[in-house]
Parts: sequence; structure tokens; C-alpha cells
Amino acid sequence: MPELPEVETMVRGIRKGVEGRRLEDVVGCPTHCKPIRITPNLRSIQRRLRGRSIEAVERLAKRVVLRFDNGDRFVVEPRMTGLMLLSDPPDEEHLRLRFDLDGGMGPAAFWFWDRRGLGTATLYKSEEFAERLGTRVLGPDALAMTFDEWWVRCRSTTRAIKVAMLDQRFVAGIGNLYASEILHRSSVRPTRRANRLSKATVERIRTATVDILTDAIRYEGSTLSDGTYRNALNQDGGYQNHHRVYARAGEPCPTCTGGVVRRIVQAQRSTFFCPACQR
DNA sequence: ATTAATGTTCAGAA
DNA sequence: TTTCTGAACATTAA
Repeated sequence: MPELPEVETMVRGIRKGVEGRRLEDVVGCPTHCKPIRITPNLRSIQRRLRGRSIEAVERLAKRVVLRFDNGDRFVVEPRMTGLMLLSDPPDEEHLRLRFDLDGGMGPAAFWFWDRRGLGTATLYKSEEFAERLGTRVLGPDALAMTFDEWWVRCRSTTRAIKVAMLDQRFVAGIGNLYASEILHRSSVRPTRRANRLSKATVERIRTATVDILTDAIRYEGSTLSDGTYRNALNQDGGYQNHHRVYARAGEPCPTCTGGVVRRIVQAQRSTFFCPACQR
């Protein structure tokens, strides 16, 4: 489920070993598993990237961006179960990409590992990058989004606020887990229509977004019970121990008296909230 | 043993 | 134009 905090953790985790290194090669499915979707084809990507220096490892919403010295961007999208790993992959059969580095200091390779295989990898030339991953596709990053940006977007849709928050053009980086946690922190019922929220309420959501995501980054993201998400060294995150409502249906609300956490379905995804303190 | 559920995104339909 | 549905895939729980 890598959302913003998990992708930020991945990026930080591989950054020190990868930035400034030369990419010797990128190899698809080194263990002959089913290949992930790669655009364009792997052969032309190899031709273009072999020998190039990786100038920066960056996060773009829920994507990992490798920026090369000629301005090319190789963008990995972990989707549901993808991980960027510097070492110790959980198993061999779900390794989807291997990045071989030059013989200098630090690790000799890093990997993209993806159990379900829904992840993607795309090469963008520098001009393409801005236009293909620009504001038509991604809204403001959840950590940087201003009140005005929140307000304009909320006013412009009748969708439930929880559903709108999952739309990456509305706000980029929030996923199903953190949407529930943010709305609980904000005391806002997930089913409320975005265009009916007051300014004060929208500001509470904005503040809670920054607080929750920052906190989750500090704990290196959430590792769920199925163990999908891990950091760059294949270790558990810690934020799952701080979830207030996610996957806690039937338990008492941890922040109010008398509330019991409920699970409902919105847009075919689980939503968790406390009916007592989220209005 | 079959079915539902699980994080995300996108194409295609309403 | 905006919003909704189902599919991509692997694995676990009921």
C-alpha cells in the first residue's frame, strides 16, 4: 500500500547508496518472474540509461523518481505491493527489476520487488516528464498543499471528502489508509460532501494531513498485517502501532468516550471512522 | 474449496 | 465534464 509516507521512506532509504552513482545496467525480472509493465520497452531503456549517472532520488506523490545526468527520469510506481530495496529482498521470485551500480563505494545493486506485480516503471525524457506527470495527472503534494488549494478543490466537487482525497488530481500522496486516519484526526465524517465543508473544517483537514503524514514518515510508514510494506532494508515500519481507526472496526475509539470504530465501503474501498466524534 | 478482501491506478462506460 | 465500475495480480482469511 505504499502511500506518501512509505514512498518517502523508500526514497530516503535508497538515496544515500544511489545518488551520485553510475547505473551500469537495469535488468528486468532477474529471477524470471512475470515482468511488470515497463514503458517504453526495456531494451530501449537500457540503451538510454546504461552508463548514466543517477543525480537524484526523489519522491513524486506515490512514485519514486530516479533523475539522471541528462535529465531523463526513470519513474517507478509501486502501486499496491512494490518496494525499492537496497538489500535483503523478501524472496527471489518477486524481484521485478535489478539496478546494477558502478564498482564504487556502497551497494553494488538495488531492486524493485513487487509481490502482486501491479507496479510499473516508465522512462521519461526531461521534456516529457513535466508534461506527462504534470498538474493534469497530479494535484499538489499532500505535504505542501495550501489552504487555498484545498478550499478551491473542495468547493469544486460533490463527492464524499474521503473519496475526493483518494483522487490524486485532488491531492497527491494520500491513499486509503491515511485518508481514514486524517479524517479521524480532523473529526470529519468521511461521507460528508467536500463542497459542503466549512473553511474551518477544511483547514482542520489540511492540518491533520500534514500532522499525520509527517508523523508516519517519522515512524517509517505502516507495515500491515500481511507484511506488504517494508523499508529499504526490508524492515517493518512503525506507524501501524499508531493507527487510530484503520482496520480497527468494532474497537472503542481511542480518542473519545463511547464511540466504536465502524467500517463502511466507499468507492469499493474500506473506510474506517468513529461515528461519535466524526461529524 | 470457493469467495471476499487487500493497498493503487487507469481505461472505458455511465 | 465528472463520476463510477471493473480489471490488472498475488496472497490470506473466512
